[in-house]
Amino acid sequence: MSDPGTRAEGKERTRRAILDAALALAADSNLAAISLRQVAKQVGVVPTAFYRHFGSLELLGLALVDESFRSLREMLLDVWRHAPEYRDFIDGSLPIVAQHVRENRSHYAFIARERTAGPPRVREAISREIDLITRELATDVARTGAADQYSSTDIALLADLIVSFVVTMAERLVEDPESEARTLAEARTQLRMLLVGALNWRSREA
Amino acid sequence: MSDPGTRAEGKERTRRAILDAALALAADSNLAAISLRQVAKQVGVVPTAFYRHFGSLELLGLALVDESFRSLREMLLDVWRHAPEYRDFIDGSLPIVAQHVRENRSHYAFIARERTAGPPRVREAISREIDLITRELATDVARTGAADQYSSTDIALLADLIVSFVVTMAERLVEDPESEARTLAEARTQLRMLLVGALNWRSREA
DNA sequence: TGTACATCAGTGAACGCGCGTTCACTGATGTAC
DNA sequence: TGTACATCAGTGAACGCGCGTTCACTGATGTAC
Repeated sequence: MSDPGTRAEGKERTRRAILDAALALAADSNLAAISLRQVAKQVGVVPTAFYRHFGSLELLGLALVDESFRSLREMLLDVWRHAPEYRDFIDGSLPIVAQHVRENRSHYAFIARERTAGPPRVREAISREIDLITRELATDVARTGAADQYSSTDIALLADLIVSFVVTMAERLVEDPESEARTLAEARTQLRMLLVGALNWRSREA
Repeated sequence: MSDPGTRAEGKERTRRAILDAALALAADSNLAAISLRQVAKQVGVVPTAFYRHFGSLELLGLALVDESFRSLREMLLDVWRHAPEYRDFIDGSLPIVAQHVRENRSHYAFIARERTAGPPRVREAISREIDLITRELATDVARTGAADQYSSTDIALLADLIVSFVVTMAERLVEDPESEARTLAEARTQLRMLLVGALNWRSREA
């Protein structure tokens, strides 16, 4: 349509259309259940054109993991930017998470689904990304000094607990967008329960 | 083989074989990606024989949800039986959960996968079962009196937090059975962090 | 600026294959008498 | 106990369809001169 542009631009546009089509089609079931031909049909190209862009559906899946976590990392930058103080952490962060999930629903839905049900390589790529984020959160928590009574092992476990909880919350926002307000309100209370634990717990008491 | 038994027994045996075959085949990807013909081939019957037992793969999926949660409920009975006291809760329960996951890996793997990636009706059935369990845990927590300072709304949120955490832990045990010991040790510490929060939090302080 | 050639995104025909579902069937098990 | 009939789990052929992948191709875009 409109301006075809250069050959490179045209190719990039088709690539985007393929990624979007796969995201949309997988939303109704999952990556392993969709076909190259369905994707091509949705994009409006002949099936063989797919191979100009991706060697297989699995490689397309890995590209989607990349892309999804790129948008997730933008969200995290937003979170640190808006809520650098420990005391603002919960109320500052949750609405930002909710907004990003709302605006990038298909990416978060993709991660939620393929994290447990994707092809093995896709699952591995996702779990590697989540581990990375957990480790970053751990160093951030350590830096704020809010958990000085913790050993570094236990800071890592706390970070993992928080990330796991936020993953669960994001899954719920994706699954049931209408209940966003309630999900957020409940998550806010639950995160407080959890972090009161963080404040009262001592590494060597267990 | 061996004893064919009555016609009803033979039918039941085939039904079991179909359930087991579907569980095994879905383990490599997921329910939406397997075919009726693959299942029939694995069982050793002709594809059309499938229809004597299930009207569709989706109905088979719902039967697997039933069956998986029946084994999960057995686990919960074990948990309450062995650790009725609040103080024993963590150390009493975690090994039981781990043992059940080990012995019924395919059921837990099925739930973990289809919970987020299954056909809509399967997802709904799973989330209904998990809600039910969460509500049961809430009444149990209320009964022990360990959370007397909580409003009933907040007891429900605490139960949800615990169930979500245990679901995450079970997913990890399923995904990486070799690391069971480490996963358990970490979960033990994290559950303590979380429950110290429960002991120190007051419903109206937030 | 104009021409000749190279590149390469997308085409279209063709392939063999596994899919879900239909249908009429077989023959062992079960039941009524 | 023996016989005649009913049930029904599993069979096997057949159907039209969508699948991934191959291949030789077209024709617009890009480049070298």
